Amino acid sequence: MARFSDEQKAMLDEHMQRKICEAATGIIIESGIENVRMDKVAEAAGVAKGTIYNYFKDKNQLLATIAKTVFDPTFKNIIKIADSNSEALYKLQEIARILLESFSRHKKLFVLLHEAKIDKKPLEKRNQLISIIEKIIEPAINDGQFLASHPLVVAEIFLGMVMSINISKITTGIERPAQEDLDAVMSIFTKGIQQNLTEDKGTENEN
Amino acid sequence: MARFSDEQKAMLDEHMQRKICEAATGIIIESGIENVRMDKVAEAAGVAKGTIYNYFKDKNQLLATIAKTVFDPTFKNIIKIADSNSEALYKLQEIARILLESFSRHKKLFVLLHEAKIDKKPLEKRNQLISIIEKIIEPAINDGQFLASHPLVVAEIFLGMVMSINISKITTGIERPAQEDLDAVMSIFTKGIQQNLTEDKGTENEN
Amino acid sequence: MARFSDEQKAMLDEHMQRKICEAATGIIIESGIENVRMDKVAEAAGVAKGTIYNYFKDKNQLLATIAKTVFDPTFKNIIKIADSNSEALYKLQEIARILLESFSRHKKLFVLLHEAKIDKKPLEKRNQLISIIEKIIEPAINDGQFLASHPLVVAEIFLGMVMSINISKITTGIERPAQEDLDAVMSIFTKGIQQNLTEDKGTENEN
Amino acid sequence: MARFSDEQKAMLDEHMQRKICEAATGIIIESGIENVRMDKVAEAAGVAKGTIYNYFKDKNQLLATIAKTVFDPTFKNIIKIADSNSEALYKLQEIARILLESFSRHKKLFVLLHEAKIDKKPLEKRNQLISIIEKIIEPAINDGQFLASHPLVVAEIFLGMVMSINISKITTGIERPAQEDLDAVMSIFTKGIQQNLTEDKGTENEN
DNA sequence: AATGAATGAGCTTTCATTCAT
DNA sequence: TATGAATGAAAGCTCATTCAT
Repeated sequence: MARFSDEQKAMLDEHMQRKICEAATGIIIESGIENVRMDKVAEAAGVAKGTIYNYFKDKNQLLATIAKTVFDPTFKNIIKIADSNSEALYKLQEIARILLESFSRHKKLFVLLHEAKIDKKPLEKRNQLISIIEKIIEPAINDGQFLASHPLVVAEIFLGMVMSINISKITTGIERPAQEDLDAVMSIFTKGIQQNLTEDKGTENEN
Repeated sequence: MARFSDEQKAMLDEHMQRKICEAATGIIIESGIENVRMDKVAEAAGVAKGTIYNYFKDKNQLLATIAKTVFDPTFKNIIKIADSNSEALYKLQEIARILLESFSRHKKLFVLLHEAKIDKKPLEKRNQLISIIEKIIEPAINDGQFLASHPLVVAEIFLGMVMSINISKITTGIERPAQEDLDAVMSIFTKGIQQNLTEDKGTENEN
Repeated sequence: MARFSDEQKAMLDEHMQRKICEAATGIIIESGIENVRMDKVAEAAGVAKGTIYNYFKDKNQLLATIAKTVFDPTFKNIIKIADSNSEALYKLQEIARILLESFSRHKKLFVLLHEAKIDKKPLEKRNQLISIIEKIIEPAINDGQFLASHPLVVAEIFLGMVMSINISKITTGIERPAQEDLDAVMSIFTKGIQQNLTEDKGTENEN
Repeated sequence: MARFSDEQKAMLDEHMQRKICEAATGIIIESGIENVRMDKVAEAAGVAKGTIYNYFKDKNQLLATIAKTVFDPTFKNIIKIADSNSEALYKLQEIARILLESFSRHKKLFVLLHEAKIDKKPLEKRNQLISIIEKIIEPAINDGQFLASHPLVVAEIFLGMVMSINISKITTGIERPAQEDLDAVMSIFTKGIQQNLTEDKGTENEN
């Protein structure tokens, strides 16, 4: 009965999933995540409404899959950086670069999904990021390289700096080179977080 | 003929408005702003659906009123600070304090509304804040007090730092003293944004 | 307990009824019968919504009372004419005059109500009129004065001529002297209904 | 892939549209156009509420479609007559015939819709008719064939004669042959409107 | 008797999901 | 497996009517 091998079937399945996700993605970017309608997705994907349900349990799963598609490569890169041997500031710089460039690549989508409630879990992706960043910051604080007491708070601050720029880009529509934004963030964060190198000339600050 | 004086009537009106707003607020906090249903609000407020419409033109106005209630005092304080004669860093510190304390008072609500689409205007409140902060930063950059080229970007970064902490508090549920968060933000921002006063002493930092 | 005599009470009642009816009438004329809202009526009458229900069982009864108010004097006059000893054509002319002038006086109201469904009885007033007119026409046909076979049909035709002019005046807004309209109707009807006085001169028209 | 050809689909669509229109028509006839409720239409059509919206954009479009169905053929015929080369009286007679027969076919519906507010335009169809008739009458007046000064008024009178008969048929329920009604109308109108053929024998009546 | 806040049935419309073909 | 017509639960909002004061 099976006209296709399992392999072929899997490929077809993947192809359909991608087609549908791309259609939905276009709609998210154009109209916002709250304006995604299943019939519009079907129309944009060139399939029937019912077909979507052969590949996704429901609308929630479709959106979750898109979020995964957008975030997975970004997260993979971020985790690779986080797991590398580089020093904390470099890691953070590269993470910031990835986040700012992810936005450039995915436009609105990245930010829209970043705080979206996927599968009833709001801010899920955000929390994962915070956690990764926290783990970079913690040893740097312990080393005395970073001057701060709560790694979590610094992680929040750092992610906030980066994502805030992304959020603003949506509304303002201003196109700035990602490098410029990166420089601005890293300049403030680097100087802001480090032990004040000149202070150690005999002072006992911050006691 | 009227059983109640205008004064009494006004008080009753205000009481009902507050009752309905509080019911809606509870739902926003519990389920997010996009899950507010007029019948649920009515139920939570212990009134009939129609009663809500005696006090609010429509759903939009109800949500806008809540947003106003939350933001108006906060914004009034922020603008007062912004318009004062203090120096830039002090103004920013006070704004950050207000934002962090507003969150403590309004919990989730403040953040949920912060980026909400009120009256079809997404991110409206956020953009107002950015604009106020930008106007504080711009002269400080021109003075040479702040080391940066784009006041808008710095404003985005600053607001991001502060609000990110607020957002995190929602999911983590961790209760930290606002002062601690404020210190963390201001420490990083202050050192990070200022002309590096020690740099001219011939040190070789930043290598 | 009664502070007013029954007489006084009756007068007050009547006064209130009139006040409310007039308010409703104004709204009918301005916005059409389907846009009458009880709260607007109350507001226009300067009373509370509940007060209306002390004088009228419900909205239906209010509208029915207005219809009565508008039609009763008109109908009284029409019936007086119908019951007089004048000849048929004169009676019809006077009825047409009354109907056209009623419109001039009541504007839209007359026509709006003319075909309105009052108390679930659509076209009630219209049918009463038809009946009156029919009774004028019937003897004139029997006399040989009018050339026609069905008095009912002629009555319908006659009323149609007159009311159509009224209906048109609503939409066009053209203000013509009632007399002019009356002349037009009566000229056509008179010549049209009468035994062709010239026919007996041996012509063979209408073959 | 499609189970049905476009042709078959079109037929099914048409069938559903007709089914829904007929359900709505029944309700209009029974309860009047202002009592049409979408859920009642759905129930009468034996479909779900949502199904109606697969075939009609909204309630307005449903009613407009019904009106179109009723009036389009009738108006097409009327316009054909109006545009023909026949003489005015013949044109008017044929228009009257069409209107009387349309009623026979559509019963109440024709009259109910005739003065209905379709798409917020009250009396739209009536005004179109008046306009067509006026254009027939005007040249006949200018020719001296018709004795009257205002073609609009005569048009109103003529349409009133015809439609009044239709309206009456609704309430009385009497079934008369359309021809009989037509004869009655045309006899009165023809004699009533024409130059008094005997007048030219030197009399100066009507001064 | 007058009030007008409260009511809630009722209305139109939307849209994720199902299921017969 | 693909289809898309049918579904019907929800949602926002209206407004005649009631009733405690």
